[in-house]
Amino acid sequence: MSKLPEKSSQKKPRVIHWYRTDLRVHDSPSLKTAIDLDPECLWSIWIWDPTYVQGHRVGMNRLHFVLESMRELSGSLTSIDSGHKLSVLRGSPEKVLDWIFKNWDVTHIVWEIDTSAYARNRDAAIMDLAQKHNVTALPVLGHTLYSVPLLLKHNANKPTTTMQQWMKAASHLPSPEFPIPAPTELPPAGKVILPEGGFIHDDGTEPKDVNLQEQGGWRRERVSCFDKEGRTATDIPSLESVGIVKEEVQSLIPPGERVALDRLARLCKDKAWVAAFAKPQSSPAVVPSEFMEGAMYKNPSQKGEIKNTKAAGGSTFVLSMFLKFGCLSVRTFYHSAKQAIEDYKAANLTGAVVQSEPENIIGQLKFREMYICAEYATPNFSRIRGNKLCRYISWKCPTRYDENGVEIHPRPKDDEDAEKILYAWTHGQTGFPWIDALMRQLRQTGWMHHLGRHSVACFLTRGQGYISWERGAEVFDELLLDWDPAANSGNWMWLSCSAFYSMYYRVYSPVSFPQKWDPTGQLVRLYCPELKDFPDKYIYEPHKAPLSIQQKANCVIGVTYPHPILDLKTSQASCQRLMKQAYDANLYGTSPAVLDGSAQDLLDIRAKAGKTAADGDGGSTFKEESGVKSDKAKGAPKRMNPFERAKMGSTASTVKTNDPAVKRKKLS
DNA sequence: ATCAGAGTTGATAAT
DNA sequence: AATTATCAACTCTGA
Ligand SMILES: Cc1cc2nc3c(=O)[nH]c(=O)nc-3n(C[C@H](O)[C@H](O)[C@H](O)COP(=O)(O)OP(=O)(O)OC[C@H]3O[C@@H](n4cnc5c(N)ncnc54)[C@H](O)[C@@H]3O)c2cc1C
Repeated sequence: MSKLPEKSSQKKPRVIHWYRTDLRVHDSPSLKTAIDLDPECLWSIWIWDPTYVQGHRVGMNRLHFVLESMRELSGSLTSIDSGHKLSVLRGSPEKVLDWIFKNWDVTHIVWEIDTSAYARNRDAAIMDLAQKHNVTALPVLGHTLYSVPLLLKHNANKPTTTMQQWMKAASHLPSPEFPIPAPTELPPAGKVILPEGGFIHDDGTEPKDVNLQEQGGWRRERVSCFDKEGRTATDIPSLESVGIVKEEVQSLIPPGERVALDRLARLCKDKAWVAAFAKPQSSPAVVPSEFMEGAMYKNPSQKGEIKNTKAAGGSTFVLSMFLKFGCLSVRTFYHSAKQAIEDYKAANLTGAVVQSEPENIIGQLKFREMYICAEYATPNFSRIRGNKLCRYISWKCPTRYDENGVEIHPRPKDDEDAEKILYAWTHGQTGFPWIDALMRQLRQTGWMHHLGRHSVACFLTRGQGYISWERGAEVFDELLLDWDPAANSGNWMWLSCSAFYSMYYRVYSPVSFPQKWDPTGQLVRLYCPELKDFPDKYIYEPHKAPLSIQQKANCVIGVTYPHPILDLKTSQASCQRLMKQAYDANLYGTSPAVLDGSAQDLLDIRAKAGKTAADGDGGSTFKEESGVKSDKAKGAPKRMNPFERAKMGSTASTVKTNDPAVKRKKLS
């Protein structure tokens, strides 16, 4: 904000408000910043990047969600000032803004800060571009309650890996400000002009569309929104132009700011419920009734709220997708919930037990920020390789790299059994009804309860499948409405015991766990209708039902519904063994052996030797030399395992010490 | 230095 | 039925 560009110093500012993570008009600090500049004119733009639409696996549900949220926002702008709408410019941000800065006579560009890796790089480039064109760029806090870099300063700029750490750091910052209302008027709308033929050129650089059916996606034909006609339009792309057939959108969660605010208000009206909300007591088997009663465009097969006695608290808030696209301001969420809790406390009623952080809803919003901070401070957060927080574990179906450390696409297949498990998990065909119901719920609706995500993530990775969490995260990326790079990778590392959490011996059972929450198997009956006539007794293990019962239920296992893809007990035991070996090896994403690609071999050697530090009998050289625990037990000082030490060579001491992979191994 | 205790949310058997 | 102990066990914090 320092100096106004010379060319514009005489006149009022001409301001672009670039929407990205803030599809709303209520409590938008960036919109307020733009308006407060008292501009001569204001442009509201969204940049529709072919890379997102074609180069990234995005399910139909999320694409629909963002487009319809944009459409609603545009309408909201128009109803505040009839001259306004959201202009959607087709092209890459750099190309679009470069031309705009040259041709629109812009003085300022304002946006809401997005700290995720992709956005950070993009915005750094746009900052440079703006400076080059004498345009003032104003990034404004609004997607998080606390400034991420400021908070991290109070954590020695290290990733926040526990809630306590994060809270301690946050305690140094001012509490989140109160929300601001939507503007009642807007400055005059800026005139939108485009280059001849738009921003996209047929130079052969158009990304190939990974969402086409022939690429394993859902889209039947190539999108038309970047065609000759489409690319010169400035309206919100129609669903048809991105290949969406309205009637095929299965998600039950309607997009947009209005729905989000209504839902938040309705939930917060029940102050006792908000005050008593405790995440671990919310049910993974409950689907909120309003999302059950009508699909957006067709009559759903799903009807009726799932209720059972164990799930008295109901589900969670189901607002994550609105936070993700900024249809709902996190400050509004935070303060509404806080107010409800305060009001309930003040009323001094008996009945509901008031919950506290981090189990309560305020704690949930803080977890969101903990992951956002962790992502910001951790290069390669979405990968194992190069990720200093992430343990190296010898997962199946890992991301493969060439000798230059470049990811190989498409990923070379792993052994057939592992690929089968991954495929079955992805498509809800594992033969474990609880897992399959949840995965089908995800595919259909774009949302799954947190504990459901725990179940399926644990199953795929450390519990039974021993498949890389990166594969699971990819599937979530494609299918979740609320997909977020920080929350998704962070939670996957948590569940796979790769970071944040380490008690790998606590494993969710796809049988006992749902029995606790949904003894009558309602979620399964809803999402795996072929199983709907099984008796409760067999609903989570239909393969154990006698053939007569299977026949009576019109569902013979192996014919109508698959056999279990793996044996629970033996898979779990082998996972536990391998996890122990990986923990003993103590490699991280930034360990030299991981970077040079030799880590897998190291762990394979350990696995062959079949020994872990805790194993009793001798005969293994590894037992003597590798285990931290056994060293401790013998009272010996901690020692680096021989494999890692060999790889690190003499450079070990020069590696940055804030790398836990090194720090933990440092001789003390 | 050492050790108990906590950590967003496990399963199972025994009481 | 619902609570409690045990299982086998990781990592960090703080007394
Ligand atoms: C393997 C796995 C992957 C996940 N991937 C994502 C993801 O891509 N995007 C995403 O938003 N959440 C993700 N989560 C976190 C969590 O499951 C969802 O945020 C939550 O279920 C959303 O439902 P809700 O709005 O009803 O949550 P509520 O319990 O009502 O919480 C309110 C809000 O707090 C935030 N929040 C709550 N829990 C978490 C959490 N553990 N991590 C981060 N934010 C949280 C969300 O924004 C949520 O909307 C993932 C969890 C797991 C286990």
